[in-house]
Amino acid sequence: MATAARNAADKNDPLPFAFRLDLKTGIPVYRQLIDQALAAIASAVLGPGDRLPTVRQVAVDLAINPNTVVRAYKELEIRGVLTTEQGTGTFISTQTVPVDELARQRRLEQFATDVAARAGAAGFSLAEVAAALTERRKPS
Amino acid sequence: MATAARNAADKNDPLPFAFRLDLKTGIPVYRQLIDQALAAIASAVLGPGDRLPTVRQVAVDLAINPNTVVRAYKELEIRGVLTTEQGTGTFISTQTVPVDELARQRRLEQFATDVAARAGAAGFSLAEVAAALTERRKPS
DNA sequence: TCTGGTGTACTAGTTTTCTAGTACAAGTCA
DNA sequence: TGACTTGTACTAGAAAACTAGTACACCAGA
Repeated sequence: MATAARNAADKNDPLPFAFRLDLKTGIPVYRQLIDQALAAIASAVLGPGDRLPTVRQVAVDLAINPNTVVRAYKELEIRGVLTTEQGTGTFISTQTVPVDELARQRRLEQFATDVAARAGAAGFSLAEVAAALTERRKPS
Repeated sequence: MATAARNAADKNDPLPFAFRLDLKTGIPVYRQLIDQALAAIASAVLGPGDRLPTVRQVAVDLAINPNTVVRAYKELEIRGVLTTEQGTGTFISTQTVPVDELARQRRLEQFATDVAARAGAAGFSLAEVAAALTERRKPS
């Protein structure tokens, strides 16, 4: 599995995925990386066992500090989305978790799409709904 | 209107509304004030023309700096929920906006309740849904 | 008019979040 | 085995967010 993944990630093959930054949005860099990785997984651009660009590669490509990349990868690893191997690299998790996570992400997207449509029909912005949902959690 | 509201807020009458702080949640103070004011309006504890505690009063009661109170009131004023009059005080807006805002807040609560139920049935936390909705906004 | 109470404005300090610098540890490959 | 590449760990600095200190401007009432 992991070996096959590494073969697929041979240095002669261009990586099918690359991060990009949009500094205009004011969204923290590490969060953009997380979001993009999740989006790539949800859209099947990245699959189980696929290799992500190395911490240093991303840092060089985006002109950011490696530790910022580490932060994103680490959070995704905590979520079980990625597995990182020191000395080797970072890979999309091949455990049952990410497959479930994939399907779950897709369902969540669907759900959000449904909510967005309903919100639009009811005259609420997504930010309002998100805030209302967030405020529901506070009393707990 | 405003005069009647001020009469109602005579110094001899205890104010029907007071802010409280919960420092354990880590939620910024000014945000707690905003949330509580909105909740009081939504639950009709506060109505159009009602007077809010003064900036200094709240600051003294909660042992915080007046400017933190100002920050909350200012945001609510920008939203059209409150009107502040220098030298006079701060009042729930009597324009058509707040009445609509009241009804709208209630509908938003209902909507959030509905979404929460659906989310629970679909196996998503409210935080996840809120985040998914928030992420839908970013590309725009 | 004067006094006291009100919000406003500005600067400054503190805390939290985000990012960077860099050395260390682990893995791979010739 | 040694060189190179990889992630990890730690400290430090920068930026953003939050809060405070305080003076000023305006209003209300005697």
